Amino acid sequence: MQLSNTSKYAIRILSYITKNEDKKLQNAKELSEILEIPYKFLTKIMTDLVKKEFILSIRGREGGYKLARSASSISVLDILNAFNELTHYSECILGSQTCNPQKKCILHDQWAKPRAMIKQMFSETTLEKIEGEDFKI
Amino acid sequence: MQLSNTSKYAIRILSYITKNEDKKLQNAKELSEILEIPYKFLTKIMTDLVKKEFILSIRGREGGYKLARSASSISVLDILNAFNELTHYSECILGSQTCNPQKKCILHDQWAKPRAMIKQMFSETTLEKIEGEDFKI
DNA sequence: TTTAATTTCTACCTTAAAGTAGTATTTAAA
DNA sequence: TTTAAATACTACTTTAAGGTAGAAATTAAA
Repeated sequence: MQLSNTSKYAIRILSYITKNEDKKLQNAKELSEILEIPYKFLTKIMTDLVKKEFILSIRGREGGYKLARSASSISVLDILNAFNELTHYSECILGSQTCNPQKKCILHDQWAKPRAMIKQMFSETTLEKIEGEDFKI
Repeated sequence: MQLSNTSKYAIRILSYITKNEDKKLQNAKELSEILEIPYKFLTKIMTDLVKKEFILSIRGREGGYKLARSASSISVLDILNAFNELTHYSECILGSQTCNPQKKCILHDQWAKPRAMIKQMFSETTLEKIEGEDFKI
């Protein structure tokens, strides 16, 4: 009942880049040190974020990363979706793919409300919203 | 963002046993077939459930399993706790152990309400409550 | 008392996520 | 034009969860 490390890192990376967008490009070495994410793992995630068009990368000397689109257009839901972590919120918590109103899993009804609440929270929480808040790295 | 298979199986096993408590003992072979849980994996979980005192086992021929205590005294929260899956609900969703009101993680405030709701749901949902409901195996 | 049906124990195998290593590629500065 | 600083690619290792195998221990029935 946790997000994958990859998703958690992705959220933290994008939040940090949003918060420091006015500054120059961010590079992998600094991001890795500041966010305490293993360098090689971070660069792997960065190329994913580039492919999924959250991030623009500029290669070569003086290169780095910046947001590919506006912070208001990227929600946590979008990020989780990109890393295939969202199926879980459409599914029941007991994870039976075949779970439906006719054949309910044990926690079907109990899970409905929390699930909806989580999904809404994820979709309402954009990078822009996060930017305005006070959070640690 | 899912429960572990072990926890999910444990919940389903205990629910099934509760629902069929009036009948004779349940044995591993039948449980495995009915609940579609690999036999060897199920027996491993059963010995855990015995050690954690949710289940009484009777060994030898004609042996099997039954609840060790009343269905009303066992909540989903208790089960998850026994399999160490509950730390996640005390923690933040970004999983920083050091996350606290002074040093909030990015989703600290957003996660507070859903987390509380989930925890309450788990603690209110006892095997007895489940028993009264109509669910598939 | 033997046998068959059961749980339990110990050890192993498989898989996916997490993380690491090395090298190739790109590009601006020197 | 060379070099250094950066991203990107390919392939590997590690770890923990999930799952499997075989045999030991227990006990009631035959």
